[in-house]
Amino acid sequence: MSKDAPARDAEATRRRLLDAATGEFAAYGIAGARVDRIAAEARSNKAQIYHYFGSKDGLFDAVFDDMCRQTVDAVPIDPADLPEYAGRLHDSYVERPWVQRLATWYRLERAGSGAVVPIVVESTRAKVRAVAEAQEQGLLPTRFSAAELLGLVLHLSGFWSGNVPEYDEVAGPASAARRRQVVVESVAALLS
Amino acid sequence: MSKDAPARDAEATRRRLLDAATGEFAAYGIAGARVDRIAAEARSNKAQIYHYFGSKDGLFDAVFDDMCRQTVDAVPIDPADLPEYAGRLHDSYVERPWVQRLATWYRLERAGSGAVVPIVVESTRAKVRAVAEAQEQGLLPTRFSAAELLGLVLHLSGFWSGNVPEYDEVAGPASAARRRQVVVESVAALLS
DNA sequence: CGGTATCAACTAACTGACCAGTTGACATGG
DNA sequence: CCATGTCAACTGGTCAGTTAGTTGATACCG
Repeated sequence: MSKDAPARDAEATRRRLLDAATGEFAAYGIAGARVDRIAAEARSNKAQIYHYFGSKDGLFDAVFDDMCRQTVDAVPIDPADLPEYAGRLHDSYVERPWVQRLATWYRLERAGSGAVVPIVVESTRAKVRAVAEAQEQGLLPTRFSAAELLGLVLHLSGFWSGNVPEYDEVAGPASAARRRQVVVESVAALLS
Repeated sequence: MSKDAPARDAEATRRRLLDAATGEFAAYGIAGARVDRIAAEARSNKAQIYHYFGSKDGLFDAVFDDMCRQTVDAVPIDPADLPEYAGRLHDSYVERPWVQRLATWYRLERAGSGAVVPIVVESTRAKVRAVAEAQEQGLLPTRFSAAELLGLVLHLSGFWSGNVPEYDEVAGPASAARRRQVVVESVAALLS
């Protein structure tokens, strides 16, 4: 049993810190996150954070990279059925709402740093290639370039995650099924 | 000449503070913005900020409200030509990039406060009405509700303002004209 | 096997910088 | 001379990052 739950388990502590930090950064962003809250939430201690991750920024990088790894392959692309692909992406955003928030904080607070996450670049490149091949086979229209088409699909998938409260106020509540349908149908319309 | 440039002009000072704060909040968000930087940039000082706006949050509210007033009527909706409307919205985002950033910070950092900006709600309501009327006249498809359609158009208008750096890296540079065309054509496709 | 040396994991308390917000004195125009 | 606009200096609290020390598991030795 010693392997299952050692009283002092570095890997488990690291994991708890990462999970707590994910919630904190998703909620408050980099500038708004509090290192003390993360340590408390993880039932650990600030010094551990600096031991494992070096700095607050280093912790965010680790959180973001971790999230990317979990996300990148979670929803494999299906170039032959982009509407359904968008629907599944939408589902994944509903299921894991912090993903979109982290990505948005990243874009706002890390813009211009020039640093990119290689795993995301690589996976995006692969998806563009897949779309380009489908275009060559006549499965997809060529009115948009492969990169443009992929970008539009990804953007539309996040339609319901990126609205200001004022819009929700006016639009009123929509059922989960209807929201998904809007995403699927709008992508389908793009491909006409 | 006393009216043109009085040595002590409360209104002008207020304006400088508002403009400086707009840049600061757009760049760093609410938590990241520094009141001292705003005061320095406005060639004023902190006490003025607290005199005119009460608090940092009050200053953000004033900035956001000010931006909304300037934006809401800047691009009037044309329900008979939504693609071109989206194109003009896109143009306005290119011209005034801080608008999208402020809106995003607002969404992330003020979510759940329940407070909404009345002027935005009202203008959105009017736009939904305009779209609904155009649908009744058969000018627009009814596959999406008026609110959904408006939401999709607004969302697509911001396509090029909301991408993570990794996407730009993969997609490579696109000309300003092409970017606009993608927005216009994607909205046109929605209406087919 | 019992004692102990060693090291990684862990912790509480501290520090120094920074920052939102305040104060009270001074300037200037009417 | 007073209303109002302006400002430098101050304050109290907060927060990222550090330090010095404790705990517990394991390896090593007599």
